[in-house]
Amino acid sequence: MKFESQPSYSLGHRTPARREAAASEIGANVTLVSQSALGAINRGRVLQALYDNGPKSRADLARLAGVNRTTITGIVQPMIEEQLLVEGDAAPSDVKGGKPARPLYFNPDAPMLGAVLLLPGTIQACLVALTGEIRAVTKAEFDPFGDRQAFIATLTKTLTSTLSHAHQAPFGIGVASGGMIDSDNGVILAVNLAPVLTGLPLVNILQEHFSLPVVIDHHPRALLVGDRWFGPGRGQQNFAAIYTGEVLGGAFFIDGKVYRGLAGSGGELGHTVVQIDGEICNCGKHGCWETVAALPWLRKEAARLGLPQPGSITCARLVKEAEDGSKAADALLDRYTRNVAFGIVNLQQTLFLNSYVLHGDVAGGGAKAAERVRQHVERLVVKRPSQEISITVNGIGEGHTALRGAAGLVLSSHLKVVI
Amino acid sequence: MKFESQPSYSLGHRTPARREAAASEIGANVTLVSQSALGAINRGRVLQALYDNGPKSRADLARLAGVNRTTITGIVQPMIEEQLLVEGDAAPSDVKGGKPARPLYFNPDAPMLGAVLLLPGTIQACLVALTGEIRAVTKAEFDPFGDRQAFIATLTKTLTSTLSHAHQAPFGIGVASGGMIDSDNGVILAVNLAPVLTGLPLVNILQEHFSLPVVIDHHPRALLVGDRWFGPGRGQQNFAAIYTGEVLGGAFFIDGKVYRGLAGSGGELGHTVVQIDGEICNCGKHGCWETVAALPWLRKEAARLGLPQPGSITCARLVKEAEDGSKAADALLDRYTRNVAFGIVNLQQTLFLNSYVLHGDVAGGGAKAAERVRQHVERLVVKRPSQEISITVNGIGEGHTALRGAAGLVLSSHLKVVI
DNA sequence: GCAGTTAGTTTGTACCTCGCACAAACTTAT
DNA sequence: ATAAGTTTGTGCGAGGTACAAACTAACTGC
Repeated sequence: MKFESQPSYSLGHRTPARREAAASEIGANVTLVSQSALGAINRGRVLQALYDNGPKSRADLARLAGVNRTTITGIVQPMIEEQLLVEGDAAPSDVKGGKPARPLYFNPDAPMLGAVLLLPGTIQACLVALTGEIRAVTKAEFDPFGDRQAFIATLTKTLTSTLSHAHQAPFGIGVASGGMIDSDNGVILAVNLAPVLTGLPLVNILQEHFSLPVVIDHHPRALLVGDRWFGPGRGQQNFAAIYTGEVLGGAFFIDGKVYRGLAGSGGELGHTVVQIDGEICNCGKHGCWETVAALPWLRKEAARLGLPQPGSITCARLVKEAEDGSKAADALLDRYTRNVAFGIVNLQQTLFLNSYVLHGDVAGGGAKAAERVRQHVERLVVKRPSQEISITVNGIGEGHTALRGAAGLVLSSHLKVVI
Repeated sequence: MKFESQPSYSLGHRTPARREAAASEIGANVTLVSQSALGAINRGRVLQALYDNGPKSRADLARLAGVNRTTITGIVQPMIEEQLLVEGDAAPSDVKGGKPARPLYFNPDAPMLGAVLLLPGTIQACLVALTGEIRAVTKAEFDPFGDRQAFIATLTKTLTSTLSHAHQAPFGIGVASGGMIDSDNGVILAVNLAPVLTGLPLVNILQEHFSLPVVIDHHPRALLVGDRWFGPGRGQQNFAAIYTGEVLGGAFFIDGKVYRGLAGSGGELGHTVVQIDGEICNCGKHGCWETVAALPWLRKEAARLGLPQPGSITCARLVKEAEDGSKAADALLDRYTRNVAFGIVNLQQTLFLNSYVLHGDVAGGGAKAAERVRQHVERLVVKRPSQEISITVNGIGEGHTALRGAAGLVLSSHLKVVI
């Protein structure tokens, strides 16, 4: 399946950044900002403001950004003509009177975004509208230890089926995957639990097959973007997404942008050391955070303490059993959330993001579990004056956040807010 | 002492950013970039390129930044007229011939920067030229537990003496201080070892006294800026400065800018946990990195192992004794550098900066100590393909790096590369 | 019906980068 | 010595962007 007609107005990404290429060829570490880049930046920021604040009138946007109303008109008008944005019904005017404002927001019928969530054994694909709406979810399974060609066939088939629901060519495809990802080169470096994915140049494969822009990033980063887009991180400039489950991971939103180290590294929190010479970890080192705050630890402890069905213990069950009066469950929940807290404490001492969104197993324990974690963090951190630490769970639901985040990856790679 | 004539060309900071103020008043989280801001940004980047690469011709700068030569001329000409930059002698032309290039660099006679280093009990002040040269160093002492007015008098007297060596009004004064600093509001929040400084609104005091722009930040951040300016971090886009000594701290240069959390927080690495329920720390928590990698730990272990003069043990001495054949010193050095490595490992797993500059006690151990730390880090980190970790010491010398960094703080607060 | 208020647009201006053309200065080949 | 080729640095006009002032549109309240 090939999409022919690329929308001429690809989300503020008008001209390919040939200057960047030229500059990077000679290894320049400095790039000046050109006028046209300035336009793209400001277009991106206006869209960002719309995501952060919901539908807003031109005048509101101007006030929000501290710029002239005419500037906003200039930025917004072409996007309305391209049918990326739409004017809503006139809002009732203020108490003081005046011409009623016409709120602007994303056109639900604008091209959508393709999203793929790749976890060991399962594929999920869907379309995401610019309004955040999720459509045409398709699921499939694959053998994590199987044949590479078979996997690629399954993936393209699933994605083709999903994309066929779109009326027009999507802006691009975003992929979120477990494991270690090189997002710069679009390659899956390694997934311990799904060797078939190891070394897969997925971006090239999908780009060729669908003739669409494709971006890939690792799972926690997709969760982060999903949180930022329509979740608890909405409008925030600094926060982290933390994933707990069979493994631990994290991703950071720093000063208004997603943190990505070289080749898309960063956030491999599972293997930070919290116990020098502690238990051995999957990675071969000792005392990683993952050895005391992931599900394998929880199962082992549940078994040791004689809790019922330790093999299928989760934070959610632990919260429930503790509420039902089990002292043992309560005690274990306390130790579990404390161990989870240590990783967050170390992150807090390092970056002081002050805001953390939990995903995965601990998030399954809901607000109760999050509050326990928060209390441990508060106790364990060196507080600065008037500093509030917020720890929340994303109520939207794991899969949807990751898929939306995968879609958001495409957006953020196009609205280069970074300069 | 009051300086009257502010240079009209304050390092690319032409107009006060009144828009930012307007936008922040209504709590906007989005700011559009204006034309004049763009000019300031690009001016800043050209200066940055000069710092990173040394004297360069207009044509070289244009190539480095990937822009037109005429653009560089437009940026650079006013700065030459303001005598901020000077044209050097014509360089011999290339093998292929052509008009010889005229390298540009900072005018040694341009206004300088005032710098202050404030550590418990001691004050150091100096002038720093835009070329990095340090002049008119003045030192003084103060009673860490003494009277606040007395301290302020000593500080202003010292600084006045230093500043009197300048021919013209400096661009501003940068202060680096130990302890916890609120750099947004210019207040020293707390210094455990010097209570007289606690709660001191130093920026206001100095600004009023000298009528100059004043910035303050904590010690590791000054080291970072010093490293970046003329040290091992020169030209780098991502690295961290790590300070070890009586306490531990760090600061990060991320994606080409100094990382500062809310109110100048961030980098309080000493109190990240590396040993859950480990030894108790000064901060009241258990198992902080500081409990196993700072000088108190080293002294305690040296005493326990019966090393000579454990009370004055340092990394430098340990390296020397190990070289002289002491097995005990060698073993302790290995444990010490390993413990130091754990903090760096955790930082590496979190941000993947790949490059670390050591300061303080471990830096006193020179390249040998750094190499030991590097080997431990290599062993303890989960490596990504083709990832090199560099750990260096700054050979320029502690005090000078911090002073130069303090001066650099003024520069970087004026060449707002951040958008 | 009119004053007051707010939203959005039109018009002209200022600023910035870019591409082109050109003079200046130097090397190499004849 | 002269000509050709190369590189540096500078005017000049074009194109794009944000801004300010002035205007129209639409609504409220008296």
